[in-house]
Amino acid sequence: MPELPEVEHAASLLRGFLAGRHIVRAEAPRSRVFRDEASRRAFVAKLRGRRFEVIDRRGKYMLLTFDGGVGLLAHLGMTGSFERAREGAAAPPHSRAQLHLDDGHVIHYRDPRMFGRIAIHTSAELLSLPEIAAIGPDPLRDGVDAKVLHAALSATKRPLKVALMDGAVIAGLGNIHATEALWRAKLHPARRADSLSRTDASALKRGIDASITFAIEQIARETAPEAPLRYVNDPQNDENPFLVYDRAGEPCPRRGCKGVLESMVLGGRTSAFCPTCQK
DNA sequence: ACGGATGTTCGCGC
DNA sequence: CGCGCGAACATCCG
Repeated sequence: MPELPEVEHAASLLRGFLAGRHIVRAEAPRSRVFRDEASRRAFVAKLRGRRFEVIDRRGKYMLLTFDGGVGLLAHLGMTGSFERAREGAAAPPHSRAQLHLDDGHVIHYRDPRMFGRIAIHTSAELLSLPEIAAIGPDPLRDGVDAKVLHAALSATKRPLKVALMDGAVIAGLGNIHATEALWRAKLHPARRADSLSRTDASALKRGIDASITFAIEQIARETAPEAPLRYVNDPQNDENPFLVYDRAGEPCPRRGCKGVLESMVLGGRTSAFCPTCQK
């Protein structure tokens, strides 16, 4: 589920659920989502009775603050999501944590694979946590500066795509959007990160912005109340909304390019690319 | 039924 | 010490 656009969406959803609300009670069974048992107990103990203040996002991390100086760090991992249910309703599958609110709703943190994480801190220390402090510019929050991007990429010999997925270089890009951004920029994923020209870096900046923007618009379309019905056999309604991600073997979607998309593994992740137009 | 999946962290080797 | 790579984590889906 989550790269930057999905986390952004999840954060606004959660903001809507929590705005103006108090947490009556917090519960959570033991699970890997909490680093350890002390962390799970802190979740239960510290959130009881707290009033929600704000939710912020840094890359794929969500930072929540409550009154009394309570802060919560959440990461959705690979399969995490927040879902709202009526008080008294059966918990959805894989609910790893529950927030009982003062409006008759329960917020469930669902996460089948449990790669996600929830941790309680003080609100003051959230931004200085090592994992947050290490995060690079966020394309949505801060924008991408081509010069800064070029400098960050010039400092590593890793393959371009591996460097792009490093949150210290650019926040929030994962396998999908790194793949999409490179195709849009006509840059080969295996190329050494320190081989980019300033012009390449500018193209990459535009590729990143475009793939993030496209995904956010896509989410808006999918969640719009008036979203049109999808018809299974309509080729315009492909279930994969991305241009090249997971499309190895298909023709390159670039106008005028006769290439066929291939895939290779970089940094342990499958990468689709066009060998003809990505240099 | 087997293989792979949108993320992060840790340990190992160079 | 810094870098880079691969494995590990737990479950679902095609």
